[in-house]
Amino acid sequence: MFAFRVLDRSGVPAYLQLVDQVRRGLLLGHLQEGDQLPTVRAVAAGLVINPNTVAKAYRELEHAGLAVARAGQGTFTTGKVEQVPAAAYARLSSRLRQWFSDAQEAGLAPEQVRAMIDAIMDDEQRRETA
Amino acid sequence: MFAFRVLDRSGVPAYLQLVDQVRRGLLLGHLQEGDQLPTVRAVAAGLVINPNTVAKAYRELEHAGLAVARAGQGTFTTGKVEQVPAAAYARLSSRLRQWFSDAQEAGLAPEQVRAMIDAIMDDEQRRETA
Amino acid sequence: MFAFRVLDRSGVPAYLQLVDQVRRGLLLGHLQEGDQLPTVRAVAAGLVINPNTVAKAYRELEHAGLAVARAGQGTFTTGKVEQVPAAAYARLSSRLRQWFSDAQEAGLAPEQVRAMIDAIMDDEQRRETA
Amino acid sequence: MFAFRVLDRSGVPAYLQLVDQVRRGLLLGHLQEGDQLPTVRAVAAGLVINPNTVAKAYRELEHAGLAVARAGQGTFTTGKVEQVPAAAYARLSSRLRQWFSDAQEAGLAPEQVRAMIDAIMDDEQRRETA
DNA sequence: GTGGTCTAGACCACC
DNA sequence: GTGGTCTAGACCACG
Repeated sequence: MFAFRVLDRSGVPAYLQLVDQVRRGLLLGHLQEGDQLPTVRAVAAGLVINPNTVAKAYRELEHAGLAVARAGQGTFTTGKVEQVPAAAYARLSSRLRQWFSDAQEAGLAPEQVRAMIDAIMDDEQRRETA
Repeated sequence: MFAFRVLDRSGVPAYLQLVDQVRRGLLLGHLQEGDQLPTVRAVAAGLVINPNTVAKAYRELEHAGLAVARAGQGTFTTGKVEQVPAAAYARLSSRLRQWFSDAQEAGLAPEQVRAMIDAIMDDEQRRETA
Repeated sequence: MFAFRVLDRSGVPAYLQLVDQVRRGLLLGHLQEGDQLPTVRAVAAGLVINPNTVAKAYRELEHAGLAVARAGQGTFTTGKVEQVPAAAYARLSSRLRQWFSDAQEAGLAPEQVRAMIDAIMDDEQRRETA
Repeated sequence: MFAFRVLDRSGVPAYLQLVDQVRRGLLLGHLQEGDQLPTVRAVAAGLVINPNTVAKAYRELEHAGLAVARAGQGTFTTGKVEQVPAAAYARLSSRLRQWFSDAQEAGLAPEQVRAMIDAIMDDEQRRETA
């Protein structure tokens, strides 16, 4: 099935984290069109959060056209997302993992790694906007 | 000086974004001990947000020991953060930028790039936790 | 300002009734772009329903692009709706009211009036679909 | 026979839509006392909904005294409803259809037509209540 | 004061 | 069993 996580630290609302994880799963091909998402109750129990929070995330996915809920049956993804081509994904993913392990070997703390990533993504985003 | 940004979409509270940006600046050496942060008013005007929000961010920074406010003078950083060594930073940064431009050349949308990064950071974090 | 109602009988969820009333207000020109909607708390107090229910309606309006919420300020409409031209509105509205009063004079109970309306709207909708 | 419809968008529970359609048929004389309703299975198959849902609607109709189920034979209406007199019905119905076609000619979208109807019915109901 | 998030728990509609 | 609606009430972010 599909495994969710919720990180309490980040300041990002839990329901948005769930939404992002599904969107990411679709973008990267880990989720395919028509796949069933875990039931609201299952996610709530697994992450020890309130079912309403999960339901809110699923509703948000419906609004975004990424999932449909069918009462009595469950919630299912719809593949309205352009997936990363598998070849590019494999290649880039492997290089990125390499980068991470190099950073770790260089003695960077996770916090420092994250800072570098964030800084560069910020730059990239500024470039797009400009 | 130091330039702040606030992204409305992300779900991260504005004041936390400001805090993170200062922390990141310190971690990466873009901010040095004793540097002056822009005034509350200047940030508020520049980002079109409420001065209270900026003030809250600066208060958090003080609380975290990353900055001190001197009445009538402004807010100044304190270097209580382990900076990434310049050499490692330069090397890793350049490789990461290379990775980004390759991803872009491979035709990945910004959204897809972000998804890959997030997915892999998620994995790394799981690894640490485990 | 703008006045909401909630009809308990209809079986339509309260939050959807609120959404429909705003949409209708925009369609008919009773609400203009940029008008402030009553605050969540005001609506909740006025209709004696839970603030969360009102918030849900307002969020739905945001998803539909019909309103935007600004924390600390309120919720405001956006005019992304094609309004009925005032002239046509006036003419048709008056004739329809005439029809209603004729139906009433003919001795039709409200329930019967509603049945006729529903039946004919059903027919129209079938015609569109076909 | 009698044809049911279910509109998924409206927010009205499917089983209530079925109940209302029978009630309306009786009010307008489209259904006469003793007429047989389509079998649960036929309705379920035709509308692609669960037979339980149809059964629930028929149960409600029995409860409201509008139909009776005869084991092994089917469900039949009972005429316990005050029908709209045929003359008034014909006259009002034709005028209302005229109004609809005028609205359409005036360029109103179905959504706008519905908005006008709803707004005026709302007003009427307020008047009754007042 | 505004809207937003989350919890806890009840009840309903649908399969 | 599934998802959906609503309530009550706490706490947070923003102006």
